[in-house]
Amino acid sequence: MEIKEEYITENKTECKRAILAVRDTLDVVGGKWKLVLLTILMRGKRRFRELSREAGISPRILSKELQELEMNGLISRTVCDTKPITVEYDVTPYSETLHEVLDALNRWGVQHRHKIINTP
Amino acid sequence: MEIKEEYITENKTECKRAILAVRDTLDVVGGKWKLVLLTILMRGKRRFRELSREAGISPRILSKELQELEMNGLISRTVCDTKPITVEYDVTPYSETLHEVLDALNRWGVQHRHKIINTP
DNA sequence: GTAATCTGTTACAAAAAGGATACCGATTAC
DNA sequence: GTAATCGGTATCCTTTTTGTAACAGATTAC
Repeated sequence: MEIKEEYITENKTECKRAILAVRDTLDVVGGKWKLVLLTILMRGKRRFRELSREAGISPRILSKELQELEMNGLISRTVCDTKPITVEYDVTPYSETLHEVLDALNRWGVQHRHKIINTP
Repeated sequence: MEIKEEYITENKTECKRAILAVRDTLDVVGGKWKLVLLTILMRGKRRFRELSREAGISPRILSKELQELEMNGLISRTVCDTKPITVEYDVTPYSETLHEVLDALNRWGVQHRHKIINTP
């Protein structure tokens, strides 16, 4: 039971640092939709209606989520000069930094579903 | 512009699979607190009040979150025969599978904060 | 002319999530 | 005897999030 005080302190600040970082991430991509939208866009650019259908999200919410993602530099919005006008959303170079996060979430979800199904 | 139909279809089902997986994960560890709580517990077991203080979470919410995490096998709850009784919460072997997710979130948060600070 | 497409916005309602505070019974420290 | 500790619940309330439906203005297809 001999634990040096400095170790404890060190551990506590490291813990605080980790909490802060996780919170920061959640502030940007937390909530019900952002990570799902990024998951879709990672697999190719989409138009507004396409995203709405594919994610099953109402236009009002979708609009808000996309704006927030764009403000954080995680997606790009391009108005195409078609008739009628279409708007393309796509990932950005910066959102590539989220690959690790998205992949981890994806893998865990797959793994968890398997586990649930195989443990009655 | 020659894209084989089968590729598109393949891409779509892969995308659906990914959406499902990410949603599954979010159903289990989504929300404001669960990932933060796991971040803390990954760094050592805590008691109820400790968690409450460290995360800055009110007892009502904390109690609910802990129950949900326990139901999903992600944390353990141990009543200790002390006076007064204390309860220890800890990670489980299964929650180790979330290491990848938590690490990715942690790293991204650190990276993002740096980016924000260095881009005025 | 009618219906359907596109990207959003607006107004309103509902639900979910989260927070504040007091309190329980048992115990310890002063 | 007073205050503080422990884990947790109960009550009430506020905030956030989400959904629904209608609509805009412009164009195309029939």
